[in-house]
Amino acid sequence: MNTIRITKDARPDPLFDDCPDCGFIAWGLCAQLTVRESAEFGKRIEHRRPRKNLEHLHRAGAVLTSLYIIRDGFMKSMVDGNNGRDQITGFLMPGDLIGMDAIATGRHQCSTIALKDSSVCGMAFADFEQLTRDIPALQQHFQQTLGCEIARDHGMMLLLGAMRAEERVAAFLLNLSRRFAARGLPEHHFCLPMTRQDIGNYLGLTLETVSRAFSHLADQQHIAIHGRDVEIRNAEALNKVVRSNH
Amino acid sequence: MNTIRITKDARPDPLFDDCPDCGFIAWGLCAQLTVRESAEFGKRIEHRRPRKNLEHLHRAGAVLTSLYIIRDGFMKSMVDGNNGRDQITGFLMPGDLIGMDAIATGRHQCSTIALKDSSVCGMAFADFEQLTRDIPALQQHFQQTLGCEIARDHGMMLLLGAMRAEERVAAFLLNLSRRFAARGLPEHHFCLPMTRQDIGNYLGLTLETVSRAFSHLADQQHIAIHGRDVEIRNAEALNKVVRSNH
DNA sequence: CGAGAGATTGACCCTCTTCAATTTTTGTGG
DNA sequence: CCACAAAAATTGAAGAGGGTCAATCTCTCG
Repeated sequence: MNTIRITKDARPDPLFDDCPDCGFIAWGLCAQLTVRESAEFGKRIEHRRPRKNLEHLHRAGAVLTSLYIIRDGFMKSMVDGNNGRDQITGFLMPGDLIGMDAIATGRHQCSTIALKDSSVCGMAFADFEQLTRDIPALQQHFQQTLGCEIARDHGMMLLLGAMRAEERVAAFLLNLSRRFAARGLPEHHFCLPMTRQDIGNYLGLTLETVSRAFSHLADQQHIAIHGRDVEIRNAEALNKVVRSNH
Repeated sequence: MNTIRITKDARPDPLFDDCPDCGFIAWGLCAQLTVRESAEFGKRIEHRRPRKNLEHLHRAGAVLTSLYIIRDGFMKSMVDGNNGRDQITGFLMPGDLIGMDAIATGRHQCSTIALKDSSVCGMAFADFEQLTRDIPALQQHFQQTLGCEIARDHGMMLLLGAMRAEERVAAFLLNLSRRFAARGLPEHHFCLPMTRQDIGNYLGLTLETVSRAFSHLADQQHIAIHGRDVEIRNAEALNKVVRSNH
């Protein structure tokens, strides 16, 4: 789930002078590097690569050249079901590491696309690999990040395999909310950066079903929605929707 | 997908004298270790731990103590949806690494249960971690294995999110077939070690739907099924079922 | 050989999809 | 800044895919 807390207060590190809110530096800090290691790591980061809305960060099948962490913005990753069918595998927000789908083969399994104008920081994968070999703490943190992705995917399999439409939508909103909270952003009132179509694709539903689920949750006063603005009015009730069968 | 080819011919390594078909040794060989490293790795393996049918290898929530690789038998891993609902996240066969769900937190997210009498080889996670720090090739191979799991999970999300019942069942059979083939086992005629209920849970379907899908695929002569014996009569046709929408 | 779990098949029903019409929002150029 | 077109979202009605319930059959395995 790659939840990395980035708050302005908790960032006395001079490394951030270069690029405030840099997710890569924050990620490195999580790895508990020494000052020396941290400097070595920081040197290799390529900061502030901007991406326009709808621009590809990478395409499925492409060789893995760099790992990225979103600095600002929002993206989606999708696998291609080689018959026009595709499946969004995740929505990515600031602090999330991008590129783990390519570790297995060296080629990306997913395409990753910006859902609005965004910026990312990156590191050449060759550099990254060398650093993980040289710095055990970094290696361990990277393995942990991969492990988090595996755990997240298993949760997603539970959602897709065992939940009803409204439960999926409620779980989706709560998940977004928690991730916003972990970044110090408002957790009860936020803007959905993706279309209903995207949400539906991600949750294994049609866009109409997503829309109806939103409307129904709003009828029950659990949320309020106006277009892409969401307010979570009763998180506990949403939790109940997720947990109680039918 | 952890496909590790283990054939009797391709195993001149004296390491195997101790435990023929040991998946851990095979996994270590894939990592391209030096003779010295390989010996160090081999020393830490705990061979041939038997598991009775339905016995837990580990339970969700338990602390990660060892990683395991199935030597012989078949298992299933399942996450618990804390309201009686659960979701099988994978079926595991000889050569598959078990325990990656716990890398993130140090505690297992899944329970893993033997589907028939099985045996596994294991390694204490503390030993394993130390070895990955000392042996870069092992570290890289482990990261690759984690990456494979992520790629597999994304494929599963595509299946659960975008495929119809019969497509899922066809994809399931083809996947099993390929994995058997990768192990040098018959790929067109094998036995399903799990119940229809398990298959349905894994694929996000009911057991009745799985049964009907099998019957329908058999009607079309794509497969033959008698209970748990499956014969794949026309793999190409099955592929078409998976790929062509509806 | 018998009991109980597992599998198959049928009938009905419900959730979600599909199709369609309308409204709202977004984005672009005059 | 407004106007217009295009995209996105909402809502309704009808239909289908798959779930649910139930009866029967078939395998294990003790």
